[in-house]
Amino acid sequence: MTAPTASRATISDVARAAGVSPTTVSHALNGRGQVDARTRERVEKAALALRYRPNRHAQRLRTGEAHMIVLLSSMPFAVAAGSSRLGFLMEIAAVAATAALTRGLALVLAPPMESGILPLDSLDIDGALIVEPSQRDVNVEHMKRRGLPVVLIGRQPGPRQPVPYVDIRSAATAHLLLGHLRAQGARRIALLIGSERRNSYVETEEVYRSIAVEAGMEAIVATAEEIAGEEGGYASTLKLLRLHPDIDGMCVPVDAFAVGALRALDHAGRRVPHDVVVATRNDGMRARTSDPPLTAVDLHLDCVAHEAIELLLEHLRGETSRRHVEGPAPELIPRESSWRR
Amino acid sequence: MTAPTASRATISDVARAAGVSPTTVSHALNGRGQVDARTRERVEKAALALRYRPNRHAQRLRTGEAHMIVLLSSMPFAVAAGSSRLGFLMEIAAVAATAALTRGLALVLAPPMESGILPLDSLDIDGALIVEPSQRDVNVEHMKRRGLPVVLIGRQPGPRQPVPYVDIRSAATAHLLLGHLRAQGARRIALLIGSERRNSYVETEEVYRSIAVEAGMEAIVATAEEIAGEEGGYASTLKLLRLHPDIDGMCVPVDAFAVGALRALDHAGRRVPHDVVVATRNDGMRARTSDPPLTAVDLHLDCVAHEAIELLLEHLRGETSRRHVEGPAPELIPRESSWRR
DNA sequence: AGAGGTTCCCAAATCGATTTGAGAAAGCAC
DNA sequence: GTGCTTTCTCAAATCGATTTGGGAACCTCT
Repeated sequence: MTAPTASRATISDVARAAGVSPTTVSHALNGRGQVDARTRERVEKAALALRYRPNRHAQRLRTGEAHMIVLLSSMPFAVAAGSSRLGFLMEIAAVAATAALTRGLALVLAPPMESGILPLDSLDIDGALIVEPSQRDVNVEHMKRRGLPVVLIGRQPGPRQPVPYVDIRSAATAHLLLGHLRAQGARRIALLIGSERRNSYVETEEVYRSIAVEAGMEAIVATAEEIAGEEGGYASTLKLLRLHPDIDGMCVPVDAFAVGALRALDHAGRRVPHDVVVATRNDGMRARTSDPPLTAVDLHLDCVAHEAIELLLEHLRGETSRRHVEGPAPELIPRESSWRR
Repeated sequence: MTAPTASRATISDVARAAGVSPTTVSHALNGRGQVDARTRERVEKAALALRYRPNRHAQRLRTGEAHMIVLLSSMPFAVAAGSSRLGFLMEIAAVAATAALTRGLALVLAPPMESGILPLDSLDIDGALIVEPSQRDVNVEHMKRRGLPVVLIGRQPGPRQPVPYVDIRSAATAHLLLGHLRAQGARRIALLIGSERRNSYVETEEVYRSIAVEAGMEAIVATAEEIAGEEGGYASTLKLLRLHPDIDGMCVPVDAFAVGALRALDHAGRRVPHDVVVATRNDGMRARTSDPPLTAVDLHLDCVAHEAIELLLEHLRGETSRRHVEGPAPELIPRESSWRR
């Protein structure tokens, strides 16, 4: 006689009901060891009748696995948080959560938090996914200290480091954007990036400078603070236009900056795309619905998220041979902000 | 001598190092029982030296708490999922995750999944947050069966039911929107809602019909399938314009539908807001960046998410007195789609 | 000095699963 | 019948914490 709903059936209850030992129940239900087919059936029937669901805490205490990973963003709170501003992170979150769940992993969301460091210690996780970490990322450090496997989405800037990552191919993206702007006839293209040290900025700037040299174009690189968001892009662009009134193209990887740049260009009387062509990176809601719509790049974040989960799973299993994954090829989405004809 | 990194220090290791029993370590570190100040200090020092972090699985096996909740969306995959379409859910997710984390709860994200039911069983959670459930929501049923506390964001349609919820005040929102449209001079306002049975639709339609009667206005209610997204709003609006060419206002709570409606109006040669004023509900990225920008309502989802977490926490603690929370007052954000002046 | 309280600490039980090591039963070859 | 596998089952140990129920030492008051 077990309590009806008060407390769940345990493995011992099932064992008693089936007239076997807990060991046999465990073996029968998990397909381990040798169990007579008829016995197995009896156990399964008893488990079903008692609505037996194994206690995950007990299982995990024994096995040491948490079946849980965390998705961390390294962007400062002011940039990434707030309604509607989470685009990038949240696109990854949605897909990664789904991918993880189908593989029996729960994904815990850890958005950037105001107070700074979040209570990561109290999280019992098997590993972490970290989005676009900066050079000496606190979250990466934390996970390393705990000895937990980490997979980065977007590599960490700095010297060759050992943290596995899925490449979001910032160099290829930069080539796409700059090639496109030049193909549209732009001859004096400025670059506007964030002032923080993220790999996507670094790679983009490298590509930009090499193309500038190659094409005999003056390199004009402006920066804005991520924390300033659209306003930052706006202000930087105004300043840029004062210093270089004759630019005819802008490559602005951060979509928030790009929207600010559009406003600044409009304010300065430059028509987009007629006088200045503009392109940004992430093809999110912002790029698609700005005025005019921004030429952007589809980073295939859903695919990236899948690959990241896959890679993390490998490392969780102890297969550490793959240190990084190429990531899907970025794809240009031309829109009015750079359509000249 | 403990292994350096191979395996973590346990409470017994700390006890040995501090020359006390595991019981005392537990008491000292958790502030339970009576422990001499000097002993406590010794224990704390030992714990620090050994980098002791309690094994969460063991703790949870003992206490039975998971310190984990899940955020479930009941919207069908095709509507809610996919890049950039997760606005509503994700705004809540970000805030709820943060609020939960600061209170020692991890929030697991369970976005709508293609294959239908997700492996909820294997999730060890203390409770669930469910966003805008439909009348007989599978997720709600599941949680009830498991006997887990649930808090809804947006009440469940149907007769007075016992599931606790945070009201997102759809009636008040409807009054705001319709009152505003009428104040802008609209005299023949159509309502376009989803064809599914969600409380927000039901309440909005009720308010709409009562206002229509009151104002001696013909009630024109069109529906679209959530699954059809923007296209659904577009198609429904075209049909609506054929049947009622003389409408001069549209109330379209679902932002995706509203964007489709704008396209349809433009296509049919109606100028917005000159010929037809339009307003939608959620003031997300879509409303703000559509052309023209849509008058919308700030639902204060961050506040809603906070309240939902708060309410769920109460129920987790066993304080079940509060069955529902009013939710913040919605606030009209007038934009060009309804500015006639 | 003895009764009655505090204060401080600990041994052992407990949570519910998995895993180990071993024993009983059955089958088979000689 | 004896020896040797193979098949099936189980008792007990284990994971690492918390909690229970005392026990020892030390005060305080008569």
